[in-house]
Amino acid sequence: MSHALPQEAKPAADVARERGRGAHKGQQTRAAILDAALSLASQMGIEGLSIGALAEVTGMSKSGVFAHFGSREELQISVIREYHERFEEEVFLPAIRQPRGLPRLRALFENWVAKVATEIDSGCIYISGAVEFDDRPGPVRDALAGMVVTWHGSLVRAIRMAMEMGHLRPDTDPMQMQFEIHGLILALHHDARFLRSVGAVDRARTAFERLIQHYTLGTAVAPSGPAAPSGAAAAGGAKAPLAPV
Amino acid sequence: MSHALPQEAKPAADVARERGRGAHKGQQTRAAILDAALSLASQMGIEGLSIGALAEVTGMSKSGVFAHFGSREELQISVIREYHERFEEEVFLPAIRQPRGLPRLRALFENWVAKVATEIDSGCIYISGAVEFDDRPGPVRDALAGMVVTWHGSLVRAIRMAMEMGHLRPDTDPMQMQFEIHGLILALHHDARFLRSVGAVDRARTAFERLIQHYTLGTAVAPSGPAAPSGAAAAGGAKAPLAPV
DNA sequence: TGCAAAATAGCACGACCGTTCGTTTTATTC
DNA sequence: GAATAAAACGAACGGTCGTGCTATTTTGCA
Repeated sequence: MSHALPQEAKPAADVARERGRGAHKGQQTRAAILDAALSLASQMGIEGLSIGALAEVTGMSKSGVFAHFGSREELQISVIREYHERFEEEVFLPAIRQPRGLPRLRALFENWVAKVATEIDSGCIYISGAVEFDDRPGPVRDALAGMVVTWHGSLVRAIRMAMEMGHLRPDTDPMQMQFEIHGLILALHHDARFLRSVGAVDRARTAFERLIQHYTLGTAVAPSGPAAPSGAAAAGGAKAPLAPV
Repeated sequence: MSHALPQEAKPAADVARERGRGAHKGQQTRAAILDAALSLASQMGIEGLSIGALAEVTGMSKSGVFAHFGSREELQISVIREYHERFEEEVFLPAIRQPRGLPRLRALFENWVAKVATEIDSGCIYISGAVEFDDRPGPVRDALAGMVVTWHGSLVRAIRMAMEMGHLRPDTDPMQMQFEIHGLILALHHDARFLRSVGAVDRARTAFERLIQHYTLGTAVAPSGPAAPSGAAAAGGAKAPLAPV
């Protein structure tokens, strides 16, 4: 269920063409609405989605738009699903064609950065949605959280793979590494989009290289002795960075 | 014609006590409203602030609340200013009492983490506001951005100080380091608040230590820099500040 | 204690929201 | 072609929103 969810085709085979030419009229306009909704949600947030505005953009009536989703909430969830699909296509799938290990992990990060960088005028729904719904339980939050968790899981899996192939230090904590990578993306999004800082992309890439360097070479102290706090403990009171998995 | 203000000369010198006991009634309730507004904005976002809800919480009428600010926008800006003051009091001021250099930088980070961690049920307005207003120009965005930039500037200054005192590698890029620290906070906020992940605080601290380690010890790359990080970089932490350069 | 001024309440307006419902237009099938 | 189903429309409802008025109460000071 990680990628490319294949829904079993139960009616005639023409269900496959969900979107685009040849689809029944309804699906077409639904796709068009969803497309407009996606760019609207990117700018105004998922909570900022309004059926009225959507109707105006698509040139149809409010009730016409409404009928395609049945409720505003369903519209929001549909938008999230749509974003998830596009995210997979732009970030995940191209990277998975890279050889396992570090190359694939690098590709994942680079595609991610590229998406955030191109989205500089539209915004990442994962990120904005996380802020909008961190205190708002319900189906929308659940859908969003599920997809974010799925994506994070893919990242962690790529990190584990890189470890198994010997591309990363064996004492790497995959969740920890994922946390730090995610932080870079969030900082990039913040600086590039909110502060309109120009150097953010470079900074994210630089930090990522530094991060990779650490998780491959290890720190400058004790070569690789597992749980050898001798030198590493110099870094203050906190526990040694070598975490038992 | 915007709002009727007393344009008389300032009354007695009691203008100084802006808030709290002894202040004129207006300032008191204004402070109370602001307090409620802050917690409301933390949960619903700055855009989610509504005068009606605020009136209900404070037990007064909509127009009564409204009169204190003159417009919703002014209310939002006031809330941001209030948050900024509290942020300074909780994060910045306690840290500035630490000795310059690494101890102070560590305190800044630790206080920041602590604030985000305690805010787990209310949310950081800097972070949520950045997402809400990254595509919404106007006075509110400007106010918010100004304060975020101010805070980032303080961080960068602390990093520079640590460099000057020899606590950090002389080739440290302060803005780069600030970018990475900020990323840790953002990831912490995301995981703790949206995903309700329990280990996020530890992960942020771990990553910070790793970061400090890098910027003190240096990595395995050929340094070629004249400054010798070897001995000075014992980086003992808060208790043993190094000799000033 | 009295009185001006400040603070708050009450009410109404217009705008936008999501949603419902009955009707009309458009597309598909026989 | 007619018959039928899907799609889109248009008007309306109940609701909340911010805001502008005018009254009324409360406060602080002479």
